[in-house]
Amino acid sequence: MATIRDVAKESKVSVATVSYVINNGPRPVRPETRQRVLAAMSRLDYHPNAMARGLVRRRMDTLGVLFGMVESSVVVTNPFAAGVLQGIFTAAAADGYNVTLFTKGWSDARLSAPALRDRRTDGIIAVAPATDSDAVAALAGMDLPLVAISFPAEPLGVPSVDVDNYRGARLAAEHFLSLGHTRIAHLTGNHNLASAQQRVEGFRAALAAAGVACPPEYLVPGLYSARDAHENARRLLSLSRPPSAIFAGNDSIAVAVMEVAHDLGIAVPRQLSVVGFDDIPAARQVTPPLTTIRQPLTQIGETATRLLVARVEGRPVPPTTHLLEPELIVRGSTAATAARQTF
Amino acid sequence: MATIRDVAKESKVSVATVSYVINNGPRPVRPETRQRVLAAMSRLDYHPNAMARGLVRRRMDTLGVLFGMVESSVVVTNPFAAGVLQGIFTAAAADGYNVTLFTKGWSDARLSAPALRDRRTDGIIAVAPATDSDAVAALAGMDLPLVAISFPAEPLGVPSVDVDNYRGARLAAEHFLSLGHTRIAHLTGNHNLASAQQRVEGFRAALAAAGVACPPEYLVPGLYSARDAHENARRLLSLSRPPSAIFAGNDSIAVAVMEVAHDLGIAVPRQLSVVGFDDIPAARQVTPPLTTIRQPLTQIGETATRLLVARVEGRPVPPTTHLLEPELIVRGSTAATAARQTF
DNA sequence: CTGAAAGCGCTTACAG
DNA sequence: CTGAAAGCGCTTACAG
Repeated sequence: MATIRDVAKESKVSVATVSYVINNGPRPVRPETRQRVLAAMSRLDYHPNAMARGLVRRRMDTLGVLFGMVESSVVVTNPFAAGVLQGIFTAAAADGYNVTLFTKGWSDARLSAPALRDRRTDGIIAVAPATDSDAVAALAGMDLPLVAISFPAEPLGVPSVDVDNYRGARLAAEHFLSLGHTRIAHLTGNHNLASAQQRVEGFRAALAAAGVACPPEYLVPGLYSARDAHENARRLLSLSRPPSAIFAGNDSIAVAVMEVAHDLGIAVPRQLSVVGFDDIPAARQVTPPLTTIRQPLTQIGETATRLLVARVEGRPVPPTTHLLEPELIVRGSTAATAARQTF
Repeated sequence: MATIRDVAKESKVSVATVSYVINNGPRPVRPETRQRVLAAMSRLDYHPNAMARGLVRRRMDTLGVLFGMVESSVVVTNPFAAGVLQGIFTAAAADGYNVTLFTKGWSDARLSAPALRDRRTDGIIAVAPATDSDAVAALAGMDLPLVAISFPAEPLGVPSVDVDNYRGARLAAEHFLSLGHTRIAHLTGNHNLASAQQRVEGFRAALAAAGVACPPEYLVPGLYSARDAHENARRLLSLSRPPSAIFAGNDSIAVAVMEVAHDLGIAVPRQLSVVGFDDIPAARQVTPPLTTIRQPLTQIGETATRLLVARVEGRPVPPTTHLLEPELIVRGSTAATAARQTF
């Protein structure tokens, strides 16, 4: 492979001059000289080495993504990660950055930090780290541009982006309330994810504000994956006094609930109302179509990327939390309790 | 930031020795010396610079992914890319590689090649490049490990991985045939994607082998996205002699077909049988659940990654095409033609 | 078991 | 407008 030195020799100029034509500046180059260099470059099939360049520039024009998800088998296929990653991809493309997916996963600061701060990326987006992980705290202590998604990073001096989970949960609960429901349950997501915690809080706050009780058996701890949701849903719906409405931690859980309801001969929405969270593509394809809280996943990814790029490029970025608005999408899986008496 | 030189000074050894403890060899280091160096490293909060390392090692332990999809807004959210990327991610993680997503997209060799061969990645996986793109041909001409997914790269001396699209299409057509259908249409995917071309061929071959005619209006050119599928499906089903069975180029198209059928009051599968391709999660959630040809997306990504890693690590990799088996998944969207007379 | 030094391929002051 | 040279932070022969 030809190097800049070969090109310099071939075109009879200094390597400095070659460098300045490669980078189109900052120093002016005489047109004829430029042409001669360009010709030599293509003649030698020369391509600059990004490592050498990065070493001196201290920039790789690359953004790193660290996924917080435990299960590596669905880091990119789960709808949340895919949507966020899409947003990161789009925004990074717009700003001329590539994106590197860290495959290692965070274990602890001593083991994981070195690979993340080795300058191969100009900054890092941490996607939904667990609240009991020290990833963001450790990374924040380093001189590395960092933005968190769906993690309370403000106390650590790190900017972050998320949907307003608290508000989204309230929206869901208030929708049930407005339909006359009072036996409202919540199947939560992973207890060590900020989004799940905030949805629980919003849910409880809405019920409390309405003076509606939430017995412990109606608040079912679970995971965001559909897998264990089936079992939880089955137990919940088999209660002697089952709920008439279920707020699922996300759409995958909601779909699982609807499947279990179907198995149990419980009609949705006639006998059971269900609300999900996310508005994944499947939400509108299930029967009945799922009422859900939409969150702007790609926009979250885009916003985080823009913040990170700003920091990388030296623009000031305050360590604030950017909360995007959730939206209640009413479809067919919810109905007024009155309907039950009607039939 | 501390450099290897600082650590050497601090621990009173040469930089060579520091390097050998960082890399655990290949030269032996006296235990006490090692301890001293390790201590200095943590005292100075030293972390090796990947650029400097990559510059001399000519390795970045990173795999590059180049997406062939035209629409950058769904490069990662479309089920095909997401599944493949998941496989790449998993396999790369297993082999200790990170993965870099090239955001730029291929335009032409002169413009695009430099960014891809600048040594920031040790090799590249080209995911479903268009058949009318010179990406693989150009990349193949460079001294860069390369593997293609869903692209006929063998003639270019490049290994590739794909599902057996031809066979998958035959499976679909033969399923219809076995159910007694003779008016069978095909809504194709993008004409400049190998998968779509091969599915058309397999489809035609199966009909021809059965002596079933395929009039031109039953072979509808389209795109893999659901967007234009609606219009195509509507036109197809409004034909004076509409098909009784439709093989959709992929599941997104199939779902669109079912939606149009529903709008038109055509019962699936009683009046119209539908088969998709991919077996995306939504396939089992639509009503009726979709009969489809499953392709092992993550396995395709994994296989491609293993081939690439082998080449990167110097193991010989013949430029063969690896065809994975498709599988017919029979669900509720297909039925025997006889059923139509029965009701 | 260890050091001194060359070199990876660039960018960018410094000097003209 | 251009060159000669230092330096980015590592790895790895070469020499002991």
